[in-house]
Amino acid sequence: MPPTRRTRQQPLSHGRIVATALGLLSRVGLPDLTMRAIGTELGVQQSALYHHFANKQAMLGAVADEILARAPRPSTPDEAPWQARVQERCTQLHAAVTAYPDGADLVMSMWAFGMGGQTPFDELSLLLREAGISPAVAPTAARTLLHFVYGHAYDEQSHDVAARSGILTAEREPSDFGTGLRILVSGIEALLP
Amino acid sequence: MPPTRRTRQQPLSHGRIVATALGLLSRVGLPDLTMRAIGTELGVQQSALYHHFANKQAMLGAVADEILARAPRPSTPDEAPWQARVQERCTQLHAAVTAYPDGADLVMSMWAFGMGGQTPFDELSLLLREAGISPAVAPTAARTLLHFVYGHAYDEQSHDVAARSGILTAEREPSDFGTGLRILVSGIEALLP
DNA sequence: ACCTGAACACCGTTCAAGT
DNA sequence: ACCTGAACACCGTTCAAGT
Repeated sequence: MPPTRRTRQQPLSHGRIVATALGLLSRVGLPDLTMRAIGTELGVQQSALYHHFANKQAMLGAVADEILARAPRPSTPDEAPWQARVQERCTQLHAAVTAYPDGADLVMSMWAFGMGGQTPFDELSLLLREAGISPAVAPTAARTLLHFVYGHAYDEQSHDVAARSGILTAEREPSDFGTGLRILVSGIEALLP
Repeated sequence: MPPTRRTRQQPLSHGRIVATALGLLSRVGLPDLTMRAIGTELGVQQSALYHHFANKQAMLGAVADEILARAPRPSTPDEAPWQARVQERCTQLHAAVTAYPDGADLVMSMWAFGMGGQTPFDELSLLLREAGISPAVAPTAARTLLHFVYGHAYDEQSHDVAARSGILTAEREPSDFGTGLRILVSGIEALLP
Protein backbone atom coordinates (compact mmCIF):
# COMPACT_ATOMS: atom_id res chain seq x y z
CA MET A 1 0.00 0.00 0.00
CA PRO A 2 1.77 3.12 -1.24
CA PRO A 3 1.69 6.07 1.19
CA THR A 4 0.06 8.75 -0.95
CA ARG A 5 -1.01 7.84 -4.46
CA ARG A 6 -3.43 10.10 -6.20
CA THR A 7 -5.50 8.84 -9.07
CA ARG A 8 -4.56 10.56 -12.28
CA GLN A 9 -7.20 12.79 -13.84
CA GLN A 10 -5.31 14.99 -16.26
CA PRO A 11 -2.40 14.11 -18.53
CA LEU A 12 1.08 14.99 -17.38
CA SER A 13 2.59 18.34 -18.34
CA HIS A 14 5.53 20.58 -17.49
CA GLY A 15 3.35 22.81 -15.35
CA ARG A 16 1.68 20.01 -13.41
CA ILE A 17 5.01 18.34 -12.68
CA VAL A 18 6.58 21.60 -11.48
CA ALA A 19 3.57 22.46 -9.30
CA THR A 20 3.62 18.99 -7.74
CA ALA A 21 7.39 19.13 -7.18
CA LEU A 22 7.02 22.52 -5.50
CA GLY A 23 4.32 21.24 -3.16
CA LEU A 24 6.42 18.20 -2.32
CA LEU A 25 9.52 20.36 -1.77
CA SER A 26 7.71 22.45 0.82
CA ARG A 27 6.64 19.31 2.69
CA VAL A 28 9.71 17.04 2.53
CA GLY A 29 12.72 19.16 1.47
CA LEU A 30 15.20 18.75 -1.37
CA PRO A 31 16.90 15.48 -0.30
CA ASP A 32 13.53 13.67 -0.35
CA LEU A 33 12.34 15.32 -3.57
CA THR A 34 12.95 12.17 -5.63
CA MET A 35 11.61 11.30 -9.04
CA ARG A 36 9.80 8.36 -7.43
CA ALA A 37 8.12 10.64 -4.88
CA ILE A 38 6.98 13.06 -7.59
CA GLY A 39 5.67 10.17 -9.70
CA THR A 40 3.77 8.70 -6.76
CA GLU A 41 2.26 12.09 -5.95
CA LEU A 42 1.06 12.36 -9.55
CA GLY A 43 -0.12 8.76 -9.75
CA VAL A 44 2.38 7.75 -12.44
CA GLN A 45 5.61 5.80 -12.68
CA GLN A 46 8.82 7.79 -12.12
CA SER A 47 9.89 6.93 -15.65
CA ALA A 48 6.90 8.86 -17.05
CA LEU A 49 8.55 12.10 -15.92
CA TYR A 50 11.37 11.58 -18.41
CA HIS A 51 8.95 12.15 -21.28
CA HIS A 52 8.60 15.76 -20.12
CA PHE A 53 12.07 16.58 -18.79
CA ALA A 54 15.40 15.32 -20.09
CA ASN A 55 16.63 14.63 -16.56
CA LYS A 56 16.13 15.58 -12.94
CA GLN A 57 18.34 18.66 -13.17
CA ALA A 58 16.28 20.15 -15.99
CA MET A 59 13.15 19.65 -13.90
CA LEU A 60 14.78 21.27 -10.86
CA GLY A 61 15.72 24.22 -13.06
CA ALA A 62 12.03 24.71 -13.85
CA VAL A 63 11.20 24.44 -10.15
CA ALA A 64 13.82 27.10 -9.34
CA ASP A 65 12.32 29.42 -11.96
CA GLU A 66 8.87 28.91 -10.45
CA ILE A 67 10.17 29.77 -6.94
CA LEU A 68 11.63 33.01 -8.30
CA ALA A 69 8.51 33.78 -10.33
CA ARG A 70 6.49 33.68 -7.11
CA ALA A 71 8.54 36.52 -5.62
CA PRO A 72 6.34 39.60 -5.07
CA ARG A 73 6.54 42.28 -7.74
CA PRO A 74 8.33 45.54 -6.82
CA SER A 75 6.09 48.18 -5.28
CA THR A 76 8.74 50.91 -5.08
CA PRO A 77 8.03 53.40 -7.89
CA ASP A 78 10.45 53.60 -10.81
CA GLU A 79 11.24 57.19 -9.83
CA ALA A 80 12.53 56.14 -6.42
CA PRO A 81 16.31 56.20 -5.78
CA TRP A 82 18.02 53.15 -7.27
CA GLN A 83 19.33 52.23 -3.81
CA ALA A 84 15.78 51.70 -2.54
CA ARG A 85 14.79 49.76 -5.65
CA VAL A 86 17.81 47.45 -5.43
CA GLN A 87 17.23 46.83 -1.74
CA GLU A 88 13.55 46.05 -2.30
CA ARG A 89 14.26 43.61 -5.12
CA CYS A 90 16.96 41.82 -3.12
CA THR A 91 14.70 41.57 -0.09
CA GLN A 92 11.94 40.08 -2.25
CA LEU A 93 14.31 37.54 -3.79
CA HIS A 94 15.53 36.63 -0.32
CA ALA A 95 11.95 36.09 0.79
CA ALA A 96 11.16 34.04 -2.32
CA VAL A 97 13.98 31.53 -1.88
CA THR A 98 13.53 31.19 1.87
CA ALA A 99 9.82 30.48 1.36
CA TYR A 100 10.67 26.86 0.43
CA PRO A 101 12.96 24.46 2.33
CA ASP A 102 16.35 24.34 0.62
CA GLY A 103 15.07 27.00 -1.80
CA ALA A 104 18.34 28.95 -1.67
CA ASP A 105 20.41 25.82 -2.32
CA LEU A 106 18.23 24.92 -5.28
CA VAL A 107 18.11 28.38 -6.87
CA MET A 108 21.82 29.02 -6.36
CA SER A 109 22.80 25.68 -7.90
CA MET A 110 20.54 26.05 -10.90
CA TRP A 111 21.67 29.63 -11.53
CA ALA A 112 25.36 28.72 -11.28
CA PHE A 113 24.82 25.78 -13.60
CA GLY A 114 23.01 27.93 -16.15
CA MET A 115 19.81 25.90 -15.89
CA GLY A 116 17.50 28.53 -14.43
CA GLY A 117 17.26 31.68 -12.36
CA GLN A 118 18.53 34.03 -15.04
CA THR A 119 15.77 36.63 -14.55
CA PRO A 120 16.95 38.19 -11.24
CA PHE A 121 20.43 38.68 -12.68
CA ASP A 122 19.07 40.37 -15.79
CA GLU A 123 16.72 42.59 -13.78
CA LEU A 124 19.40 43.75 -11.36
CA SER A 125 21.93 44.35 -14.14
CA LEU A 126 19.44 46.56 -15.96
CA LEU A 127 18.49 48.42 -12.79
CA LEU A 128 22.13 49.18 -12.05
CA ARG A 129 22.86 50.33 -15.59
CA GLU A 130 19.91 52.71 -15.36
CA ALA A 131 21.38 53.97 -12.08
CA GLY A 132 24.50 55.04 -13.92
CA ILE A 133 26.80 52.09 -13.22
CA SER A 134 28.99 51.44 -16.25
CA PRO A 135 27.86 48.56 -18.48
CA ALA A 136 31.17 46.82 -17.82
CA VAL A 137 30.66 46.77 -14.06
CA ALA A 138 26.86 46.45 -13.70
CA PRO A 139 26.81 42.66 -14.29
CA THR A 140 29.57 42.20 -11.72
CA ALA A 141 27.65 44.26 -9.18
CA ALA A 142 24.46 42.32 -9.90
CA ARG A 143 26.26 39.02 -9.45
CA THR A 144 27.79 40.24 -6.20
CA LEU A 145 24.35 41.17 -4.88
CA LEU A 146 22.91 37.78 -5.81
CA HIS A 147 25.83 35.91 -4.24
CA PHE A 148 24.99 37.72 -1.04
CA VAL A 149 21.22 37.20 -1.25
CA TYR A 150 21.45 33.49 -2.03
CA GLY A 151 24.46 32.91 0.22
CA HIS A 152 22.74 34.50 3.18
CA ALA A 153 19.52 32.61 2.57
CA TYR A 154 21.46 29.36 2.16
CA ASP A 155 23.15 30.01 5.46
CA GLU A 156 19.87 30.63 7.26
CA GLN A 157 18.25 27.52 5.85
CA SER A 158 21.27 25.31 6.61
CA HIS A 159 21.19 26.71 10.11
CA ASP A 160 17.60 25.50 10.43
CA VAL A 161 18.47 22.02 9.14
CA ALA A 162 21.54 21.82 11.37
CA ALA A 163 19.55 22.90 14.41
CA ARG A 164 17.02 20.15 13.69
CA SER A 165 19.94 17.67 13.65
CA GLY A 166 21.13 19.02 16.98
CA ILE A 167 24.24 20.64 15.49
CA LEU A 168 25.30 23.95 16.95
CA THR A 169 25.94 26.84 14.57
CA ALA A 170 26.43 30.55 15.21
CA GLU A 171 23.27 32.51 15.92
CA ARG A 172 22.08 34.93 13.28
CA GLU A 173 20.66 38.37 14.07
CA PRO A 174 17.46 39.26 12.19
CA SER A 175 19.09 42.55 11.17
CA ASP A 176 22.00 40.69 9.58
CA PHE A 177 20.56 40.56 6.07
CA GLY A 178 19.73 44.26 6.02
CA THR A 179 23.17 45.24 7.28
CA GLY A 180 24.92 43.13 4.65
CA LEU A 181 22.71 44.53 1.95
CA ARG A 182 23.54 48.10 3.01
CA ILE A 183 27.26 47.27 2.86
CA LEU A 184 26.83 46.14 -0.73
CA VAL A 185 24.73 49.12 -1.83
CA SER A 186 27.23 51.53 -0.25
CA GLY A 187 30.03 49.76 -2.07
CA ILE A 188 28.22 49.97 -5.41
CA GLU A 189 27.49 53.65 -4.73
CA ALA A 190 31.23 54.25 -4.42
CA LEU A 191 31.63 53.12 -8.05
CA LEU A 192 29.46 55.94 -9.37
CA PRO A 193 31.24 58.85 -11.13
CA MET B 1 39.72 -6.93 -11.10
CA PRO B 2 39.13 -3.67 -9.26
CA PRO B 3 40.37 -0.52 -11.04
CA THR B 4 42.83 0.86 -8.53
CA ARG B 5 43.32 -1.01 -5.30
CA ARG B 6 46.37 -0.20 -3.26
CA THR B 7 47.65 -2.69 -0.76
CA ARG B 8 47.34 -1.38 2.74
CA GLN B 9 50.56 -0.71 4.61
CA GLN B 10 49.59 1.54 7.49
CA PRO B 11 46.48 1.45 9.68
CA LEU B 12 43.65 3.80 8.85
CA SER B 13 43.52 7.21 10.49
CA HIS B 14 41.71 10.52 10.21
CA GLY B 15 44.65 12.09 8.43
CA ARG B 16 45.18 9.30 5.94
CA ILE B 17 41.49 9.21 5.03
CA VAL B 18 41.35 12.99 4.55
CA ALA B 19 44.52 13.02 2.44
CA THR B 20 43.21 10.20 0.26
CA ALA B 21 39.81 11.88 -0.12
CA LEU B 22 41.52 15.12 -1.13
CA GLY B 23 43.60 13.36 -3.77
CA LEU B 24 40.54 11.60 -5.08
CA LEU B 25 38.52 14.84 -5.10
CA SER B 26 41.08 16.52 -7.32
CA ARG B 27 40.94 13.64 -9.80
CA VAL B 28 37.23 12.73 -9.94
CA GLY B 29 35.25 15.59 -8.37
CA LEU B 30 32.68 15.65 -5.57
CA PRO B 31 29.90 13.53 -7.18
CA ASP B 32 32.31 10.61 -7.59
CA LEU B 33 33.91 11.02 -4.18
CA THR B 34 32.06 8.04 -2.73
CA MET B 35 32.83 6.07 0.40
CA ARG B 36 33.42 3.04 -1.80
CA ALA B 37 35.96 4.92 -3.94
CA ILE B 38 37.85 6.15 -0.88
CA GLY B 39 37.86 2.66 0.60
CA THR B 40 39.15 1.14 -2.64
CA GLU B 41 41.87 3.78 -2.85
CA LEU B 42 42.96 2.88 0.68
CA GLY B 43 42.66 -0.87 0.15
CA VAL B 44 39.87 -1.32 2.70
CA GLN B 45 36.13 -1.88 2.69
CA GLN B 46 33.95 1.24 2.64
CA SER B 47 32.50 0.22 5.98
CA ALA B 48 35.94 0.54 7.60
CA LEU B 49 35.71 4.32 7.17
CA TYR B 50 32.81 4.44 9.62
CA HIS B 51 35.17 3.49 12.44
CA HIS B 52 36.92 6.85 11.99
CA PHE B 53 34.07 9.17 10.98
CA ALA B 54 30.46 9.05 12.14
CA ASN B 55 29.21 9.58 8.60
CA LYS B 56 30.17 10.95 5.21
CA GLN B 57 29.30 14.52 6.11
CA ALA B 58 31.67 14.53 9.08
CA MET B 59 34.44 13.29 6.80
CA LEU B 60 33.67 15.94 4.22
CA GLY B 61 33.87 18.55 6.97
CA ALA B 62 37.43 17.44 7.69
CA VAL B 63 38.23 17.58 3.97
CA ALA B 64 36.86 21.14 3.79
CA ASP B 65 39.04 22.16 6.74
CA GLU B 66 42.08 20.68 5.03
CA ILE B 67 41.35 22.61 1.81
CA LEU B 68 41.19 25.84 3.81
CA ALA B 69 44.28 24.95 5.83
CA ARG B 70 46.24 24.71 2.56
CA ALA B 71 45.50 28.35 1.73
CA PRO B 72 48.72 30.40 1.68
CA ARG B 73 49.49 32.40 4.82
CA PRO B 74 49.11 36.19 4.59
CA SER B 75 52.24 38.03 3.49
CA THR B 76 50.84 41.54 3.92
CA PRO B 77 52.35 43.00 7.11
CA ASP B 78 50.10 43.55 10.13
CA GLU B 79 50.78 47.27 9.86
CA ALA B 80 49.30 47.46 6.36
CA PRO B 81 45.85 49.08 5.91
CA TRP B 82 43.04 46.70 6.86
CA GLN B 83 41.63 47.02 3.34
CA ALA B 84 44.74 45.43 1.86
CA ARG B 85 44.80 42.70 4.50
CA VAL B 86 41.13 41.82 3.97
CA GLN B 87 41.57 41.73 0.20
CA GLU B 88 44.63 39.51 0.46
CA ARG B 89 42.95 37.04 2.80
CA CYS B 90 39.84 36.84 0.60
CA THR B 91 41.95 36.31 -2.51
CA GLN B 92 43.84 33.50 -0.77
CA LEU B 93 40.62 31.82 0.35
CA HIS B 94 39.27 32.13 -3.18
CA ALA B 95 42.42 30.47 -4.51
CA ALA B 96 42.24 27.74 -1.88
CA VAL B 97 38.70 26.62 -2.67
CA THR B 98 39.12 26.85 -6.44
CA ALA B 99 42.26 24.69 -6.22
CA TYR B 100 40.05 21.58 -5.97
CA PRO B 101 37.09 20.65 -8.19
CA ASP B 102 33.85 21.52 -6.41
CA GLY B 103 35.96 22.96 -3.59
CA ALA B 104 33.69 25.99 -3.21
CA ASP B 105 30.55 23.85 -3.08
CA LEU B 106 32.10 21.62 -0.43
CA VAL B 107 33.49 24.40 1.78
CA MET B 108 30.33 26.51 1.54
CA SER B 109 28.08 23.59 2.45
CA MET B 110 30.20 22.47 5.39
CA TRP B 111 30.51 26.02 6.72
CA ALA B 112 26.77 26.66 6.44
CA PHE B 113 26.05 23.38 8.15
CA GLY B 114 28.47 24.16 10.98
CA MET B 115 30.65 21.12 10.22
CA GLY B 116 33.85 22.90 9.20
CA GLY B 117 35.34 26.06 7.76
CA GLN B 118 34.98 28.16 10.88
CA THR B 119 38.54 29.54 10.78
CA PRO B 120 38.17 32.02 7.88
CA PHE B 121 35.10 33.52 9.50
CA ASP B 122 36.87 33.94 12.84
CA GLU B 123 39.96 35.44 11.19
CA LEU B 124 38.03 37.98 9.15
CA SER B 125 35.82 38.95 12.08
CA LEU B 126 38.90 39.66 14.19
CA LEU B 127 40.61 41.57 11.40
CA LEU B 128 37.57 43.80 10.94
CA ARG B 129 37.21 44.44 14.66
CA GLU B 130 40.85 45.52 14.78
CA ALA B 131 40.09 47.83 11.85
CA GLY B 132 37.56 49.66 13.98
CA ILE B 133 34.33 48.01 12.83
CA SER B 134 31.95 47.69 15.76
CA PRO B 135 31.81 44.23 17.36
CA ALA B 136 28.10 44.05 16.53
CA VAL B 137 28.70 44.50 12.80
CA ALA B 138 32.09 42.84 12.24
CA PRO B 139 30.66 39.28 12.09
CA THR B 140 28.04 40.40 9.58
CA ALA B 141 30.70 42.01 7.40
CA ALA B 142 32.87 38.89 7.63
CA ARG B 143 29.95 36.69 6.65
CA THR B 144 29.14 38.99 3.73
CA LEU B 145 32.72 38.76 2.48
CA LEU B 146 32.70 34.97 2.70
CA HIS B 147 29.36 34.70 0.93
CA PHE B 148 30.94 36.62 -1.90
CA VAL B 149 34.22 34.66 -1.94
CA TYR B 150 32.55 31.26 -1.87
CA GLY B 151 29.64 32.30 -4.07
CA HIS B 152 31.94 33.63 -6.74
CA ALA B 153 34.16 30.57 -6.63
CA TYR B 154 31.10 28.29 -6.75
CA ASP B 155 29.94 30.15 -9.83
CA GLU B 156 33.26 29.79 -11.59
CA GLN B 157 33.51 26.08 -10.84
CA SER B 158 29.92 25.40 -11.91
CA HIS B 159 30.66 27.29 -15.09
CA ASP B 160 33.52 24.87 -15.76
CA VAL B 161 31.33 21.83 -15.11
CA ALA B 162 28.49 23.22 -17.23
CA ALA B 163 30.87 23.99 -20.08
CA ARG B 164 32.12 20.40 -20.00
CA SER B 165 28.49 19.27 -20.32
CA GLY B 166 28.03 21.56 -23.30
CA ILE B 167 25.74 23.95 -21.42
CA LEU B 168 26.10 27.62 -22.19
CA THR B 169 26.51 30.03 -19.28
CA ALA B 170 27.51 33.69 -19.18
CA GLU B 171 31.20 34.39 -19.64
CA ARG B 172 33.12 35.65 -16.63
CA GLU B 173 35.77 38.38 -16.79
CA PRO B 174 38.99 37.58 -14.89
CA SER B 175 38.71 41.01 -13.20
CA ASP B 176 35.27 40.13 -11.90
CA PHE B 177 36.40 38.82 -8.52
CA GLY B 178 38.58 41.83 -7.80
CA THR B 179 35.83 44.27 -8.72
CA GLY B 180 33.29 42.54 -6.49
CA LEU B 181 35.78 42.46 -3.62
CA ARG B 182 36.42 46.20 -3.98
CA ILE B 183 32.65 46.84 -3.84
CA LEU B 184 32.49 44.98 -0.55
CA VAL B 185 35.52 46.66 1.00
CA SER B 186 34.21 50.10 0.02
CA GLY B 187 30.88 49.23 1.57
CA ILE B 188 32.50 48.10 4.82
CA GLU B 189 34.61 51.27 4.82
CA ALA B 190 31.40 53.31 4.78
CA LEU B 191 30.47 51.77 8.13
CA LEU B 192 33.51 53.22 9.88
CA PRO B 193 32.93 56.20 12.20
C1' DA C 1 39.83 -2.02 18.64
C1' DC C 2 39.69 -2.45 13.96
C1' DC C 3 38.17 -4.37 9.83
C1' DT C 4 35.51 -7.74 6.54
C1' DG C 5 31.66 -9.23 3.97
C1' DA C 6 27.20 -9.01 3.13
C1' DA C 7 23.05 -7.02 3.37
C1' DC C 8 19.36 -3.14 3.60
C1' DA C 9 16.88 0.51 1.78
C1' DC C 10 17.32 3.44 -1.27
C1' DC C 11 18.78 6.50 -5.80
C1' DG C 12 18.61 8.41 -11.24
C1' DT C 13 18.12 6.62 -15.61
C1' DT C 14 17.03 3.46 -19.53
C1' DC C 15 14.16 0.75 -22.45
C1' DA C 16 11.27 -2.89 -24.43
C1' DA C 17 6.55 -3.41 -24.37
C1' DG C 18 1.91 -1.93 -24.25
C1' DT C 19 -2.12 1.60 -25.41
C1' DA D 1 2.84 10.13 -28.26
C1' DC D 2 2.60 8.81 -23.74
C1' DC D 3 3.07 5.70 -20.11
C1' DT D 4 4.08 1.00 -17.63
C1' DG D 5 6.97 -2.30 -15.53
C1' DA D 6 11.13 -3.98 -14.83
C1' DA D 7 15.75 -3.72 -14.84
C1' DC D 8 20.63 -1.60 -14.46
C1' DA D 9 24.24 0.38 -12.08
C1' DC D 10 24.85 2.64 -8.53
C1' DC D 11 24.52 5.10 -3.46
C1' DG D 12 25.20 5.74 2.28
C1' DT D 13 24.80 3.10 6.20
C1' DT D 14 24.44 -0.91 9.39
C1' DC D 15 25.93 -5.01 11.63
C1' DA D 16 27.14 -9.79 12.80
C1' DA D 17 31.28 -12.05 12.44
C1' DG D 18 36.11 -12.46 12.41
C1' DT D 19 41.15 -11.08 14.04
